[in-house]
Amino acid sequence: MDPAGKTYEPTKIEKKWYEFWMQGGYFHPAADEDKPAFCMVLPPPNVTGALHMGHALTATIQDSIVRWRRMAGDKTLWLPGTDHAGIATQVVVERQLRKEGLSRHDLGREKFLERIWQWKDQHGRRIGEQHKAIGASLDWEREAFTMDEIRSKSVREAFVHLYEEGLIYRDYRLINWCPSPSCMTALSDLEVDHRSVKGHFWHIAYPVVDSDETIIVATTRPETMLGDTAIAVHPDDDRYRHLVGKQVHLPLTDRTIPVIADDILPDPEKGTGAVKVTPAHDPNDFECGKRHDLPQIAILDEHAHLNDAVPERYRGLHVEEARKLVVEDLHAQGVLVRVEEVEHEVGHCFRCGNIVEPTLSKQWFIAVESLAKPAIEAVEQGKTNFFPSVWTKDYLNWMRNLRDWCISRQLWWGHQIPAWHCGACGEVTVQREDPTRCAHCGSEDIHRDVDVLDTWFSSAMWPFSTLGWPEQTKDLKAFYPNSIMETGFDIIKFWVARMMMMGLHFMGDVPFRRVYIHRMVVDKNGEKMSKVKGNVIDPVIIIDRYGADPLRMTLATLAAQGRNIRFIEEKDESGETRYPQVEAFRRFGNKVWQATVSFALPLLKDLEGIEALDAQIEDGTLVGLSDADRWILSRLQEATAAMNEGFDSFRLNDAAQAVYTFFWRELCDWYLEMSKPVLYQKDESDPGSAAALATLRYVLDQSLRLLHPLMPFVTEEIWQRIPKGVDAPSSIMLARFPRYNEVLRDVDLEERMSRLQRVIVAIRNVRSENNVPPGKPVDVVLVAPSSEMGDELRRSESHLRNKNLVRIETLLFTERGEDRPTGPAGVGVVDGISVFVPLAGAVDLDAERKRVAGKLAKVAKELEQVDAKLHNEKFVSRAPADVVAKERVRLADLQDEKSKLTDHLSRLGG
RNA sequence: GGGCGGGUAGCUCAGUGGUAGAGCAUCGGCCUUACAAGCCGGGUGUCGCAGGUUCGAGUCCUGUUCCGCCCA
Repeated sequence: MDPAGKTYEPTKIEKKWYEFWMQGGYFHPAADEDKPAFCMVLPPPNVTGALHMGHALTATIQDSIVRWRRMAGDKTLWLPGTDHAGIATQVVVERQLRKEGLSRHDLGREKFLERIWQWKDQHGRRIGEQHKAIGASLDWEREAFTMDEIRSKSVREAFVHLYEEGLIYRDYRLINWCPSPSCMTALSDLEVDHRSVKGHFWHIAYPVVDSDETIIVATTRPETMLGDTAIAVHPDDDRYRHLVGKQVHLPLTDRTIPVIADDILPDPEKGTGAVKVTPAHDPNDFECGKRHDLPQIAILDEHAHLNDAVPERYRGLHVEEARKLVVEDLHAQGVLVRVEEVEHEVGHCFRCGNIVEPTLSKQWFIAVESLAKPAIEAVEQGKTNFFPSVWTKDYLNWMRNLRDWCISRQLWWGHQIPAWHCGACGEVTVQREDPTRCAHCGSEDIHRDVDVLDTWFSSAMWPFSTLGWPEQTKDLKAFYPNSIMETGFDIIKFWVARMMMMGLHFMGDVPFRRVYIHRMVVDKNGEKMSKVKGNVIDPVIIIDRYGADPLRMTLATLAAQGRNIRFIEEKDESGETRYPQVEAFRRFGNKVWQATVSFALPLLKDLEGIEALDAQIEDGTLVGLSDADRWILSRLQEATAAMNEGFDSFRLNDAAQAVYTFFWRELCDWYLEMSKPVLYQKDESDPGSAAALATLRYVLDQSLRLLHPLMPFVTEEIWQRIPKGVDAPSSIMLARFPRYNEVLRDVDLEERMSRLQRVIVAIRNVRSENNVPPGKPVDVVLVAPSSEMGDELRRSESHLRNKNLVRIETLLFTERGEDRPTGPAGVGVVDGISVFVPLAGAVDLDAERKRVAGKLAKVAKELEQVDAKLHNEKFVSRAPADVVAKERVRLADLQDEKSKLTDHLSRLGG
């Protein structure tokens, strides 16, 4: 770093501190410490992925809250980990293999898994490094992976347990099948993305057997007619009542199918009111088929090619090709009566984007009903609360309409299902230890189920598997339930809901007390960031350029409870990419740096007896405090309260705003400038000087602590440099987070100081509007409306004479209106105080008249409104007394200001 | 089709029935020895639209429009 410490260079100071924190073991709480526990587990990212802006937001929010709790004195655990991400990871490695001209089948399961582990070991560290760059205070000693030994044991235990309870079963039913070569697996309902696509409604006439009539049905998937096993009409539909029970010819085949009456599937209001029923390829048809005991004719193989159940002409065709041919043939036969263009929703695989085929298949399921019930009740009863609460409804709505969860995947990468099928008796053996023989018939002819579990099965246990479950570890006792689950809304169903079910089932208590749902990071057009769109912003690029601290502040500021965060990337004239939102906070970092390192440090370096001084400040006994000192200490209390409140209520934007405004707008803009004379004087015998130095040190120390959860690096760097008491901890992250101190709050003083500041601003305003050069002193006459107010102003004389605040030549305090300057002057009014700035010769009369007239117009308009309000009988009688009283005061103030401005204006010749 | 969120300054966003705010941008003035990544000062609004409730609505209610998301 620049030894002079002149500029703030985040990239130079950030690196070393993370290492320092790790060395100190500050992220690693002991489970048996006697303190309140605070625990959050990091929603595990995909192990071989890279962090994007959404992760950066997650890390920022979580780390800020965690650092806050840690400083507040909790036994704080933030537990990192990664997810093996079954499909995603397997697909990536298979793609690698393909480049070598190999498939996973060429390698075989064992070798293939070796390759994936290699891949994981190579790429699995990236996320950790990114988290470190962001400053995430994660306990790496407790890092978990969904497929490590402990977590594998958790998964095995959970599976066997649920199986023994009859909550896991294997059945032949309609599931979502992704036929793309990269997936070829079943998916849960959640893993299907419904996207709107342009397609057609083909209206097909099915001839009724032994009749001239036809029944017309419409479909977006005409090829599935080859698997039709009925036509359904509504029982109350008069158009078709006479046909129920009859048979129709299924075009293109030699089959006939019945017309059935079903009161759920067909909607008489829609289309023709008659629908084709394909139980093996549509979830609604499947249900209908079960109601009527219809045959299920599966017509697709696992690659989505038509199988032998269809007429020879169509066999082997891919579903898309089959559709074309079927449409052609229907047309040729004259049964295609109409084609309509429509937009309709089609299920796509959430990983590969291929069209998902609802397919009959034998898979493992979890019966969710009994698991969902307590998870619903827990939220209804407020055992777990969502923030913002709007997500409660989403959660409940989804939980109340759950279908059984298909948990088997036809992949190799994952937890292989611990079930052994017997070749002799056909029974299944499921147990905690690998069996050598069938538990039913004793045969040794058993083979393990080849499928693996849905990745989300292991994520569902994350809040307790990370703590060592099923072992009853100290961690589990200390940190379950977790305090908070913090994540994005897109993950409520994948994680939160399932964690609730598993947590309640296995631990008998909710997995976390509060669920904070943050916003989604989108680009400047409000679009979701995705690799496909190419609008992804890598947080590390921002960190390399601006530092992690400014990025964190940016994200925290935008993290309020809304829906999206627009992260702006733009190009300036020179074509350089800029991130204006982040730049604002880099400037803030510099401000903090300058105020402390460059300005305050040299003044504070000889300060002694800090512990005693701090103690005296905190209990209000320090002698020699000036109004300015007491004012900044009072303002610090409000900032402190706002930050604690902001963190506690997940309003990080409020917290960030509070510390930003306090530090820059109050501490730097006013306090430092007010204190410069006494600070520069450095007279050790002057209690005022000593008190100012002590206050400065104290306030900076406290401010850095307030800021630390949001900007950990720069605050640590600076905090290490400022003089501290001998009992100070080794890192700011161990320092006590400030608490609101009533003793230091002085609301009256704040009001007086605010008045003084507004008087000063009024003077500056007149100067600026009249183009008085900043260096040139002016004369000022302050006419107070009362002797009290006059005395108040006189007591502030030193500030009015402080050239850092405003340059004044001669200053006259008076309560007598006739003392006002006779010549041309700029004017302002503050709380009844008339502020005159005589500007002999220099005053631009026209400009000043215009300015005062403008002000007067504004005041007059406001006065009119207030007056009207107070003349409104209903307002006076119905509004709360304090509101009316406030308006009365305001009326008087405005009247006073109006008369003064009118008077001034007339003296200006206006 | 059902549900949800949003529309506030040029931009990104706060806003808790009682005087509409911040940052950025912009305009004017300053190389005032912590900071030009800065300082001082200024302007900036049919709070999407139309009704309603209320003494009083950006805020609550109804309708409507546009944008986005989720579910079927």
